[in-house]
Amino acid sequence: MGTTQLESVPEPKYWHLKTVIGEALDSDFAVGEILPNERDLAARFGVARATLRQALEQLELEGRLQRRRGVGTTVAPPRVGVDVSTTEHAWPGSAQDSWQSVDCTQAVPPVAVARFLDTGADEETYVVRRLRVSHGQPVAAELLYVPAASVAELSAIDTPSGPARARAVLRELQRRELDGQDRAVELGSARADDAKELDRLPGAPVLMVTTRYFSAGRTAALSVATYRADTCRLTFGDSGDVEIRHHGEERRAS
Amino acid sequence: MGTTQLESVPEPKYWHLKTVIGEALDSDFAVGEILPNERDLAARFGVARATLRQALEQLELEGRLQRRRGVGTTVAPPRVGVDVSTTEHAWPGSAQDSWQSVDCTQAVPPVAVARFLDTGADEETYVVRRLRVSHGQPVAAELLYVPAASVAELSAIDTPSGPARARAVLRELQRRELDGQDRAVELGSARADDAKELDRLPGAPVLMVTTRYFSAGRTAALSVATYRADTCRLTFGDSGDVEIRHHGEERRAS
DNA sequence: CAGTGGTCTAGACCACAAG
DNA sequence: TTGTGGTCTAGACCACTGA
Repeated sequence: MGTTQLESVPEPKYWHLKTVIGEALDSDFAVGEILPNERDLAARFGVARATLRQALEQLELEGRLQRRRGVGTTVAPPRVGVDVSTTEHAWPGSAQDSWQSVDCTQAVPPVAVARFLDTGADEETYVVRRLRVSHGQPVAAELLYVPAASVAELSAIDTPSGPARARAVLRELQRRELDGQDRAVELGSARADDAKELDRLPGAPVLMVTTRYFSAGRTAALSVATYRADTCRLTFGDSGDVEIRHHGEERRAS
Repeated sequence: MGTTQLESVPEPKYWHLKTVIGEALDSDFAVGEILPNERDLAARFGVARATLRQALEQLELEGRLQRRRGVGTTVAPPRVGVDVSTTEHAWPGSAQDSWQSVDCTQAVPPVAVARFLDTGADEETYVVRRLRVSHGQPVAAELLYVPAASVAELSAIDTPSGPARARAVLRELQRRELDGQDRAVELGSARADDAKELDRLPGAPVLMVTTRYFSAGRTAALSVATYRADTCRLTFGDSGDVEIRHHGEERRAS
């Protein structure tokens, strides 16, 4: 026989599927439109449902699809740019920073957190819970760890619990001098409580932004914020308002 | 009957598995150690292999495991901090920025890229291919789009092809005044060629860092860099050298 | 070669949302 | 109640690595 072997390294079916569906999204579907259900799609492409789902998962990871149990799969809007620039040198909670305080408790932080704060291993800190909303949708959930030493003037007795207490802690923090901050971004999966706040399933991919706030030679606070990776694009600088269209050009309803 | 229903909302098996294995990693395994193979693990936990794999995928996403076909599953080292701070206001390729130029071609960029460059839709640009290595491992692959107008003095005739040409383009770029830059981070999946450079499978999760370089009121260059999401933690500021241990404390060999 | 992870199938049942 | 996506099973074969 001839040795004309065109595809010696066949690409996986789900990878090819992802490409085909991705192109179809660009040409045949409008944002918000509902796709056929997974069983139909699998039958249409002649693959098992699990294989079809592998392709959809990739597209969801890239922010092109949105899947909701009991509802269906829809075409996702472009990712929203969320400004996380560190240039402004401000404490959390300053000047309407688009976060809303939800709660405030006292607890001993995880060891990974305690390592950054100059506290003892079993020392309690304030834990402020905040939520960030953008365009009406929750995009991030944050845990802000504040050692008692950073808000020494705060009296636990006269501050009520809940959001008011959170605001009191932030207000006290803002009275200090902010020497600098420090930011890191990495991929993670949503903890159960974060997932609930973000209207996602536990384990959903998130971008974890860790920020250290320095004051008087110490780490005065540490923020761990989890952003929805499917809907968010983190921006550093002034590009937050620029429209980015990643996949193809125009779209039309079918 | 009594209404004592302890677990009305049972968590998924793979989620529970992930927790159990994650704790075992902290207590019973050392970095680099090889786990039992998937079939053994699945049997040991009494679940199907697919379910076990779902748990391992999550742990790999969080950077705690590394899986290699034909080899096995190993405990991953802590993520390496990679500095991507934008404060230094420098062109790409300046002052040993830990990137190495691989190649340089000319091609019409994707529409999503062309939109940022002030070029025509079908206009060719230089496309510089670079690779970033850290601790001996490739951590990022970059495509740098440079419109011909940004390196006007460059003559295509007297520049050789390959890495030398890439360096020539960068050198020419650095002669211009850099007005500012602009950075965004989002989740993506690795294209086939990027995956190959990063020693990953196509579709692997990556952190996509898009940088715009401004000069003379225009976008003089646009960089799209894909960082391995499993092994990298992007840092903005001076925290790149700080050890971050996210999961548990000490570890011991078993 | 044997052993590993990667892909794929054809089912089943469950949790959830909406009519 | 119906239909959706989410979970799970018990197999099979393939691609790759290293001895």
